[in-house]
Amino acid sequence: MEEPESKQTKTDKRKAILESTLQLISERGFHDTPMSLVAKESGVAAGTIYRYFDNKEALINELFIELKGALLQAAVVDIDEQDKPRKMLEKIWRNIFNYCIQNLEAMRFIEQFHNSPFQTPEIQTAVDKYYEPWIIQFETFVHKGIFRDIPFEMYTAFTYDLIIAFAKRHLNGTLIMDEQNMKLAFNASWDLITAEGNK
Amino acid sequence: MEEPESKQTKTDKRKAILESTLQLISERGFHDTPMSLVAKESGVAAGTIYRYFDNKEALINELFIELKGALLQAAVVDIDEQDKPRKMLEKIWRNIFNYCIQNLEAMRFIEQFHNSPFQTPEIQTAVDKYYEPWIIQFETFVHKGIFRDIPFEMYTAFTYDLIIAFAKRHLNGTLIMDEQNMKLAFNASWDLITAEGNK
Amino acid sequence: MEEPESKQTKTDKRKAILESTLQLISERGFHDTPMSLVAKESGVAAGTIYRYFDNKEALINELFIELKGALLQAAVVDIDEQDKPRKMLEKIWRNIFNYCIQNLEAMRFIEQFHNSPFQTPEIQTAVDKYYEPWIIQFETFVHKGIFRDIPFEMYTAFTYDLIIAFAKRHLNGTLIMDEQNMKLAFNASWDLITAEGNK
Amino acid sequence: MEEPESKQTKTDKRKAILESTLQLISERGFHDTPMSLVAKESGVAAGTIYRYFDNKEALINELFIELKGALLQAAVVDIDEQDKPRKMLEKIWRNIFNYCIQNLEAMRFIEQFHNSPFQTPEIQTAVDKYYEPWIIQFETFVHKGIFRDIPFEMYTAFTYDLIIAFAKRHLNGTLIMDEQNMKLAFNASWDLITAEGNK
DNA sequence: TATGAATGAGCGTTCATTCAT
DNA sequence: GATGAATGAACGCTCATTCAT
Repeated sequence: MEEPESKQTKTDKRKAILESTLQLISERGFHDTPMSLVAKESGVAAGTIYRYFDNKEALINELFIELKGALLQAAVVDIDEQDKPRKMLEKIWRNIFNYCIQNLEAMRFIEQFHNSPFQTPEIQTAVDKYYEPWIIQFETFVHKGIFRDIPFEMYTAFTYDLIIAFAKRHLNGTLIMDEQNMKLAFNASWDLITAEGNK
Repeated sequence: MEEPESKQTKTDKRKAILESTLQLISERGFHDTPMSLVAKESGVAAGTIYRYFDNKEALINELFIELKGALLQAAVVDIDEQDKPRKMLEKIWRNIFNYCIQNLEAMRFIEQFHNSPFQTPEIQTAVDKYYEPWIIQFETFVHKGIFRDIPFEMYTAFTYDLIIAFAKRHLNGTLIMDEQNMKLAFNASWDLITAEGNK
Repeated sequence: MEEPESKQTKTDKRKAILESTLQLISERGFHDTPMSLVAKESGVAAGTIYRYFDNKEALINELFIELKGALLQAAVVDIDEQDKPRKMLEKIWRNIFNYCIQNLEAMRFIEQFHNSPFQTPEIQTAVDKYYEPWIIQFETFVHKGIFRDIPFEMYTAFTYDLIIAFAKRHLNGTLIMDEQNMKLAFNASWDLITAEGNK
Repeated sequence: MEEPESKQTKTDKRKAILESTLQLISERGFHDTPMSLVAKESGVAAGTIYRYFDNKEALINELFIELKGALLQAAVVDIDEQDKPRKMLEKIWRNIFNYCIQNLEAMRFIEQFHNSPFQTPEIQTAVDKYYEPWIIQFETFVHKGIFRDIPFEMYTAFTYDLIIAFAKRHLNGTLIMDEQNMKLAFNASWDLITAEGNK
């Protein structure tokens, strides 16, 4: 009944641009990904990109923020808050891992971005927003004595950074993450943040 | 006692170029670091760079290989093979960590490179060479029952990747690595690779 | 009656680039004709040239092929196939000669190109196409006993090469091609390829 | 017994430079023949070239003048002034032709130079010197009624330019100059400048 | 809105030439 | 004389961005 043609179109183009940018940058890097190529791959004119994004930097930044958000959202898919903490965390752990290997372009882009001097305070702020519920959750668990009382950033190092480390190895073939290794890797995270058994 | 001036000069220029490249790229990224700026910062003419490096890509690759080598060499400084494994590993752990925070430009460059599509099989091969003694050492420890029998790549995830994760947090100020946190972080690595107490 | 403006513009720019290239190269040589100068003289931006030509070499090659085609087309203007062979050939002879002295830039460019190592098999093939009707015509005349039975390449030496030789001399002022000399020169070609009177 | 070491060396280097320049330019063109390559091929340092030649242009100009002189000198090798005009001219004709096909690099260079805007009045003057004896000889023959009374430049078109035309065709394989074709070609020149039998 | 031709600053690189040794 | 490292202007070319349509 509605006639959101133009809106639809607009959204579609924006999406197409972001997708092409993701694919191109993840494969070729920030350098070596000209806007003209983005235009070509997304099936829009070069000038059209500038209707949706102020400039190349803004395009990359927005893409990063969207991807980071998607990753963190994927992390909590199918989480049952009633589950036991260990089961819940394992689900999250596997969600992130699986998202990475199923969206390797996204992971590559995120990591490339993360390790580039693109980072600005504004972006950091935007990304920090995504982490707020995580922090709350984390603090609750600490409070309940389930997690060790360590800084949140240490927690992310023991979880997120390790997951990424394993995902990268799995993707470049240097470490096959079969079920056994998955368990081993998750246990590592779990042990580190719960410190079962060690002081 | 006289000076091999010409050789000295040659070496100096090469070194100056590499140092400027490191500083510029770590601060501005591969993109946004024109050769003209490298020339200016290293105090040589634009054309001079090309006497020492085939092209920009070669310059970056050579820099990466040198830095990666320096990092791994720094890791084993002042290691006493007679020490107990835990002490030895802690020394290595701290060596790498300290190298990172004292050479943050090098760390940034290495990480930027690592997460870029620059990587080629040739470079991988060159870097793998550096790891050979590490692999041997690791396997010896596994043999002696000191380290768990896990893949080498899992071992590097539990050590190198975690160290880098902590160094990054320390440098961007989100996690201050005081002595307490250092101990905590190293213990994490140690526990993971030795699995004292758990299965 | 309206204007196909965009197409017109496109054509105009391409033409302007080709014309400037012709003028500049004929006066300054392949070396000493930077693309920036071509851009300036044709009134387009440097980058615009590359919308029409892949690179400098392609620009020069395309220009050569166009000019060679124009020369050979000019050769047969106002030819009446009913005319006697001698009259027809004389018309062609004068057409080429006149084209050369009226388009000295084209002639200079063609000769410069011809004597450079630019030549590639592809270009040769393209140019050979132009000559096909000439070969047929030539063979017909040989068949009819009007032309001597000599190789086609000998025929072109006796005609084309001699015409160029005279045009060059005329243009640099060492030999004024007045009507008398024109007749003399044409007779030379005619005699050589018909061999009237001599064995 | 003399000890002209330095002089000898000097001469040798100059010669080596000229020879490399000839070879390189004939194969690669004026463009695409950097001085550094000339230096490398002649086995001297880049700076050394500038002891013998003011700059690149001077090197090319001097080379042209030497080569043109060598060609015209080769033309009169083994000429017997007592011979009949026809025999004498045929010898000259074949001398030039043979020189071209035995020194195709020289011919290519000369032709490349000739058709480039390198030509300057100074060079023209230098080359004209070489032609003086030819002009005198030509005029003598005209006077004696052996040659037609045509301008000297027409004579060179009928001889030199035709010889070059045939040499080029022979070298690029489009016209094999066997003895029959040689005779045919020389007869052409001879007929044109003597006009035996016609008009 | 969308286009894509056009722009031109700026890139990576070359190369004729210089000059300290 | 001879060297060749060093220079830096200038090259061919790219590409982020604009704007007339």
